[in-house]
Amino acid sequence: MDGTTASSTQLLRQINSGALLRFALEEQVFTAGEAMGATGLTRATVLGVCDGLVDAGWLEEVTDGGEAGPALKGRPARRYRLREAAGVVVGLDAGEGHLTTIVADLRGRELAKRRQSIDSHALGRAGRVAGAQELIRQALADAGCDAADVLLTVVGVPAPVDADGRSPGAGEFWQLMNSGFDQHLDGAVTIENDANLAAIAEHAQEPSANVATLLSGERFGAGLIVDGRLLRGRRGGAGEMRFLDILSDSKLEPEEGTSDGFGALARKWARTLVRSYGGDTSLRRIPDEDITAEDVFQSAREGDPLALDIIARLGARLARIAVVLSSLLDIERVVIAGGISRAIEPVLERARTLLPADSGLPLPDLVASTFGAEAVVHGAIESALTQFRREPMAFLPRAIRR
Amino acid sequence: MDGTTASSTQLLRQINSGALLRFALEEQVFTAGEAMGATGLTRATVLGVCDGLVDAGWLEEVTDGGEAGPALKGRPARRYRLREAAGVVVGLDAGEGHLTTIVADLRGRELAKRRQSIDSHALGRAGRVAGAQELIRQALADAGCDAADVLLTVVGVPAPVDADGRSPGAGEFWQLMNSGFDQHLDGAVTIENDANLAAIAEHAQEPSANVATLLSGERFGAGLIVDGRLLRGRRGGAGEMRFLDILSDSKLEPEEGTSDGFGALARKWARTLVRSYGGDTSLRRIPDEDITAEDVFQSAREGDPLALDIIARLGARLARIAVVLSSLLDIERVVIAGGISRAIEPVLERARTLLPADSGLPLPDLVASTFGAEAVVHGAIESALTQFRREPMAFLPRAIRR
DNA sequence: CAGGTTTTATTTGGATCTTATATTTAGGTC
DNA sequence: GACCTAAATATAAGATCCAAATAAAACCTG
Repeated sequence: MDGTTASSTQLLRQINSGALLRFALEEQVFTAGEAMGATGLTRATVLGVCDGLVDAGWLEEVTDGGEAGPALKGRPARRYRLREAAGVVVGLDAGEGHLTTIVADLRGRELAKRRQSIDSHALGRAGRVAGAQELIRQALADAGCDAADVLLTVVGVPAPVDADGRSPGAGEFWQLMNSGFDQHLDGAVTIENDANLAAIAEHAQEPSANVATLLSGERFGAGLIVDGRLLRGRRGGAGEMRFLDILSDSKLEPEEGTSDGFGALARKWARTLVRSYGGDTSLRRIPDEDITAEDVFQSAREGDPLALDIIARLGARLARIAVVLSSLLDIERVVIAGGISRAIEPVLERARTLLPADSGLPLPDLVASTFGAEAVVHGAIESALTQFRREPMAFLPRAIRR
Repeated sequence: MDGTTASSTQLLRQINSGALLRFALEEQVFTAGEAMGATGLTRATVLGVCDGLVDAGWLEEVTDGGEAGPALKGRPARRYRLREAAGVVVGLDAGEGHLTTIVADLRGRELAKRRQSIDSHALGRAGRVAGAQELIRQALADAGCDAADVLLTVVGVPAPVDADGRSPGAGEFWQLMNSGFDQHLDGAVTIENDANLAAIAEHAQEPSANVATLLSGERFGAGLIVDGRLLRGRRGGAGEMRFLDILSDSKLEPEEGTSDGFGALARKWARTLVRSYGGDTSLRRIPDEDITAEDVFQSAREGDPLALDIIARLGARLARIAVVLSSLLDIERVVIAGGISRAIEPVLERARTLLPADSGLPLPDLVASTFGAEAVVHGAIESALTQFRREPMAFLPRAIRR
């Protein structure tokens, strides 16, 4: 049962154990009979597999008479349930300016959450890793467990990430963000692009085989799910949006600022336009260099014409993105995620009016994420759970404490 | 061994049989010892599985002493090989103006090929199906086999195709092209978009996990392979290129002619521009309505300025496509397929000069397909082989003739 | 040509696992 | 308490795989 070189005879047991464990993840308590229905195996086999899973530490038998079902006749069934102490998963959003971590049990229930601001550029790679280690340690303590309980950790970083967890060597920034967490966190560690994790979170909440999730606060990144699968690209570059400015200006050279998210754009445009704008605008009361995206959205809510103009520009930009994604990838739904998602509704409304209604083909829904700033870390948890569910037997449960 | 409801104990045998059969597909003849190395099973097990496969009709034992290897000592090994008579696969390119079919053995060797022009609009759906049936019948006869030998048939149609083989109901044209072949062809039938099949063909010839294949003669379609997998989209719409004209004109309404391929564009642009063009051009010697794409490419080879201008426009269009695909999907290679691929090199050269050299990120290679007009039908064969290789035991070999 | 060597096929026994059938068990019901 | 029920157990049988021993078929050697 060492997992690495399972002889061919043990393969079947592995498969059956995995199927049963997946079933256990969906049920609170279950009997052999229920598992028979779910797995198609015989009672004898199910009980044998359950015994093995109890021995391994994945399941525990429920002994307290407790609440047996309503109409129970016959010999009472043995009941099993997932052993809560088998382990937990950890999700970490390792952003540029903050760290957020969630510890969750194997069913995805949140056990603890911690958030902390950081200055990545002052800390450097090692400092980011150390900060994450400490934050996770605290969250694990909050949840009443420790590092040995962690079966796997998923980390989201604001950089393209290839299938091996590495970022392209070109960008200094990317190397700083993808700080080498995999060597220093607990359990199996997976590094993933933050927008991709946000996409996974949205996909889990509202399953739809073709969704694009735009993580669009300060920087711009998109997580693309097509045919139910996340797109990555060889260097992890799938979901980059550089083409936007390239195409619209009818030239092929990328521009500066092309990776700015809606938040950054709102701020920059406001600071630039507030000078040349002819009419009256409440934004002028704020010193140029202090205008934030939030100011713009707030002014727009109050009907300020310049702010509304900026909203309209953002809406046009979003509409262009939506049309390209819908046309090229048959995307059905575009989700705006990240902290900005709470204020983005006016931009969505504007964009919807710009989508061509008569093109014959269905248009994508434009919606705001309900996760707020926590989309990435929730996606990390979801990604961890998905990995675990796919191959639960690839992990080892925390040994039974005596 | 009926395959449908294999009891759990038989699952392992299924798996091992499949692995062994896959191995047999790659070897001409093989011994148990070789199969042991490939599958990791014991000699006794391998021989047992081989016996089963011989009984089922997948393998046959090689008995003629023949050419045993060079230095052979010891007891001669029993040798097996794939039973050629077990079956064939059929690929069909069901285009708008022609049908092309290839019959291939399970190793992918071409046994017969037939091509025929058709008038789809005169024939209608039923006529297209009947034409395909007859053409395949002839090709099967050429190959010395009949309908009962066909394990599966893959059909490429110029329409979006969803995972169930259906095309969106909106377009009359699409319904005509996707003519309902699945009910009337032999073996298991898969319907697929033609550009997707071309992409599969290119992917098989030059494996690269991220390729876009543009099937770009009369109509425009792209097959996208990202992370080694074909993108489809819920309605099969992945790979549509409507966004091109939408974006470049800074408006969101699609235009007429936006689905034209390079061939159609060359012809249309030539017919329009030949009138307004100021200079001298050899295209003017041809009556407007008779100019073909081939005339344009021919004139360009002779240095005609108008033709060269059209080539440059096509090159710019291709460069824009390449930049978008590279940026959004991390595509590494863009292949131009279809009949036009033989003449497309000047356009590729032009496009390469337009790609931004200093964008920091790698740029996609632009290459012409080597399949010419047969990319789709070769992709159909390749797709059939891939399906077969994935789950060979899901098919039944043609019974042994007595 | 007898015997040795080498390589493989075949046989045999043991272990594991699934299935099917029969038996036992723990409760409820009349 | 007799009876019923549904589930757990026990038992037997079949299938599969592996490991080791045995047998066979070719070649090589002297």
